[in-house]
Amino acid sequence: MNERSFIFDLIMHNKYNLILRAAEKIISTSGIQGLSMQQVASEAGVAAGTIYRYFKDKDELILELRKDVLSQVAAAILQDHHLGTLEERFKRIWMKMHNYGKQPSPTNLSYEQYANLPGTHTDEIRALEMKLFEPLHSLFEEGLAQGIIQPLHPRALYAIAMEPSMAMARAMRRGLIEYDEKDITLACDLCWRAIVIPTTPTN
Amino acid sequence: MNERSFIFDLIMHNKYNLILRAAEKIISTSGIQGLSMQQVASEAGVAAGTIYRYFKDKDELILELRKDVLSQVAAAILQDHHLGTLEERFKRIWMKMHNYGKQPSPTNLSYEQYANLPGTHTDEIRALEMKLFEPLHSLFEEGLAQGIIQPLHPRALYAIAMEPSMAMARAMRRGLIEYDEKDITLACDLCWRAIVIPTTPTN
Amino acid sequence: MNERSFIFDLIMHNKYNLILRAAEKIISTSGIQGLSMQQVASEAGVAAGTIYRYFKDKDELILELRKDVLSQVAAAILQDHHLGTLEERFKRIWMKMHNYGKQPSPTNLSYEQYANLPGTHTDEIRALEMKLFEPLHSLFEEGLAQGIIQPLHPRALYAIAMEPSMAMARAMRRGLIEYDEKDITLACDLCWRAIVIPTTPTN
Amino acid sequence: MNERSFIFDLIMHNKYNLILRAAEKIISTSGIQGLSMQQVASEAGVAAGTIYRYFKDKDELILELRKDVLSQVAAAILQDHHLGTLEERFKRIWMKMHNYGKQPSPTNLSYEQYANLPGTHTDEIRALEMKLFEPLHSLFEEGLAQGIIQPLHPRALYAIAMEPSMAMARAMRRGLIEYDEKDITLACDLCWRAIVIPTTPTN
DNA sequence: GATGAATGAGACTTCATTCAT
DNA sequence: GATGAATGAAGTCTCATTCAT
Repeated sequence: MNERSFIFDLIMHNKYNLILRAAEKIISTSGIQGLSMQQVASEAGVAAGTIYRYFKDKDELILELRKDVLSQVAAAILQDHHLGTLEERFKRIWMKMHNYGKQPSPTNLSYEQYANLPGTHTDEIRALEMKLFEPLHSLFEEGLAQGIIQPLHPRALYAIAMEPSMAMARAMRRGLIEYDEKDITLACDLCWRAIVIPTTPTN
Repeated sequence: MNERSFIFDLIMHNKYNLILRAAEKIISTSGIQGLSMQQVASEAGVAAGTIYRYFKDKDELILELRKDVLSQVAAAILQDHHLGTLEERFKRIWMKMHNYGKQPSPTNLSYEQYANLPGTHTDEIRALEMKLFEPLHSLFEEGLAQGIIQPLHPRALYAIAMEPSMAMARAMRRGLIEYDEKDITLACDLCWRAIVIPTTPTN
Repeated sequence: MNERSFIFDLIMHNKYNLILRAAEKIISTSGIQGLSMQQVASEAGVAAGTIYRYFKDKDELILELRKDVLSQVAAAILQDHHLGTLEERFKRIWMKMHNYGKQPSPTNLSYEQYANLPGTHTDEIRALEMKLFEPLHSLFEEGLAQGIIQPLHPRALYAIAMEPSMAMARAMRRGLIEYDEKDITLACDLCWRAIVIPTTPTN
Repeated sequence: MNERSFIFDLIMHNKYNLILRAAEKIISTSGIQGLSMQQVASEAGVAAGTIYRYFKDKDELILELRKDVLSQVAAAILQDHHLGTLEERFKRIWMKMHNYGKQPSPTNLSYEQYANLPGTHTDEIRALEMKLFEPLHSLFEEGLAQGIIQPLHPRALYAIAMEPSMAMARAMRRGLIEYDEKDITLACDLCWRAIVIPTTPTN
C-alpha cells in the first residue's frame, strides 16, 4: 500500500467501482433489460461519457460487473472454507450459500440475472468460475479420494448437494415459503447424506 | 364444420401459435432482451401489425408465451405421472425432467429465460405453476402422509430432490460435462433416497 | 316517397348516416385527431371495410361530415328566419345561435373542431356556407337597402353582431361563466343596436 | 460572463426556441394533426432525439408552444395598453388585435389552432390566459366602476366588443373580404359604442 | 354489398455512443 | 480526465387501407 496505489485506488478505482455498484443496483431493481447507461451514470454520480473511460462499451460493463459479482459471491460463500472436517466444511459452505442467497442485496439479485442469459457463458466466465470455486471442487475431490463420497463427477455432486441450498434460498427470498432453522438444518443434512456413501448397510 | 372451415380454423389458430413459436425461437437464440417485435413478425412470416391483433402488446406476448411454455414443460414432465409406486412415479418425473432439460429445444431454452427475471413472478404465473405442477405436489404430499418422506414442505422436497435433475441437465446441455446412463441413474436414486426416511436405522 | 326511396333510405342511406353520426360522436369526444377509422366502424356497428363503400377515404368522410354538420347547424339556426320584422328576425337568429352553441351535443362540438383547421377552407365548403347562410346574408342586405343598418359589408355585420352570440355560448358551454336570461337579452340587444343606425341623434 | 459564454447562452436558449419556432411553423402550415416530431426536428435542424432533451414528449412540446404563443399574442396586443382614456385604450387594443390577427404569421396561424381543440383548456392554460390578459379585464372593470360600460361580466363585454375584431381579421386573412381603413375604423367604433352606456337618451 | 384479418408505412420515443468544450 | 448535449438507429405500436371470402 504505497501512496501511489492509495491515490490510484481513491481516484481511479473509486470511480470504476462507483459505476459497477450503480449498475449492480439498477440491475437488481429493474433487471438487466432496465439497465441504461444514463441511469448508471446518474446513479453513480458521473457523466455518461465518463463510463466510457472505464469500460469500452455496455457489453464490457456488464461482463466486468458479472465477474465482479461472481467474485463477491465466491468470497462470501467460501469464507473459512478450509476449517474442520469434510462434513463441517461442506455444511459451512451450504449454509453460507443459503444465507447469502436469501438476502435481497443488489449483489445477490444481480447475480441471478446472469444465470440463464444466452450467449453469456463465455470461456472467460467459465474459467473465472472454475478458479473462484476451486475450493468447492477440491472438497468433493478430497471426499472422492477418501472414498466417502458417491462416485460422481464433482459437478454432479454440486448439482445434487448444493443447488438445493440456492433453490431454497431463492424460494424464501421470493416469499414463496418460510423455513425455520430446523428445516434448514435438516435440508442441509439431507443434502450431505445424499452424496455420502453410507457407512452401515442400508436399504 | 366442413373440411374447409376445419383447415381455416387450423390456419387461424396457427397464426396465434406461429407468433408464439417465432417468439420462442428468438428468445431461445438471442434471449429475452433480443426479442424485437419486428423480428418476431418476420420469423413468423406476418406483418408487424398482425401481432397486435393477437396480443395487446409485447408484455402480453411474453406473458402468454411464458404460460404456453410452462404448460408444455409440465405436460412433458408429468406424462404418465400417476403410474406405479411412489418411487417409480418420482423417478419417472425426475428422468423426464432431466431428459427434457437436456434438449436445446426452443421451448426448453426459452423456459429458462424466465426463471430469474425480476417482476415476472406475478400471481397469475404462480397460480398456473401451482395448477400445472399439482401432481408433483401431490406426490410429495402422499409420501408425507404415508410417513416415508422426510418431514419438510413439498417445496423444500422439490428443491432437494428435483432441482438437481434440472441442474445436471443444464450442465450437459451447455457442454460442461458428459454424464453416462449409469451416472444419471445413480444421481436419480440419490435424490430419491435423500428425501426418503431410511427404513433401517443408519449412522 | 315511393317504396324504392324508402328502402334506399333505410338500407343505403341509413348506413351512410350511421357512419357520419359515429364519426361526429367520436370527434365531439376525442377531437379530430382522435378519429380512427376502426373506431368509427365499431361505433357505427359496421366493418371497417364498409366505410370505404360510402366514402373514398378518411378525408372524404371528414369533408362530408363537415358539410352535413354545417347543414344541421344552419337548419337549426335559421328555422323560422323569415318571420317578423327585421329586428325580430335578427334577434331570433341570434338567440337560436346562442342556444345551439351552448349545447354540448356531438353536432355542435364537432362543428367547432373544423373552424380553424388549415387547408379545410375549400371552395366547396365556402360555397355551401354561402348557400346555407344566405338568409342571414339577405337579412343584412335588406337592412342595408332600407338604410337602417350601418354601411358595412354583411360579413362585417355578421362579425360584429353575430360572433358575440357564439362566443358567449362557447364560454358558457366550457363553464367559464354563467349568464342569466337578462344578460343574454341585454347582450342580444346590444349586438343589434351596434349595427343599427341610431334614429335619434346621439353624442 | 465573457462574450463567449454569452454567445453560448444565446445558442443554448436558441435550441429550445428553435424547436418551438419549428413546431409553430409546421402547425401554421399543416395544422396540429400534421405535426410530427421528425418534421419538427428537421425543420429545426436538430436530431429527433434532441427535442426530448427540451421537452418530455410531444404533448409537452405542444403545451409549451401554446403558452409561448399565447404570451406573444398578449404582448403584441397589449403593448401600450395603459396610455390614454378608456376609449383610446380600448380602441388601441382592438386595432392591435385586428392588425395582429390579419397577419398570416406562423405565430398567429398556430394560435388559432388551439382555440377549439378538445381537452386543451386545462387549468394551467386558463390561469396563464387570465394573467396575460389581465389588463384587458381591468379595462372593462374600470369602465364598469365608472358606470360608463354596460352592466355585463367582462367576459361578455369581451365577446361583444373584441371578438368581432378577431373575426374580421380572420376573414381578411382568409381572403374572404377586403376591408378598407374606413370600414375598420367604423367597426371599431361600433364595437366600442356597443358596450358603452349612451350618455344622451336614445330610441 | 359486407366483412374483418392483414398489411406496412410512419408515428413517437429511447438510449448507446460520440465529441467539442 | 470529465462533462453532458447531441446524435440517429432502432424499438414499440397505431391506423388507413386493401382484399379474399
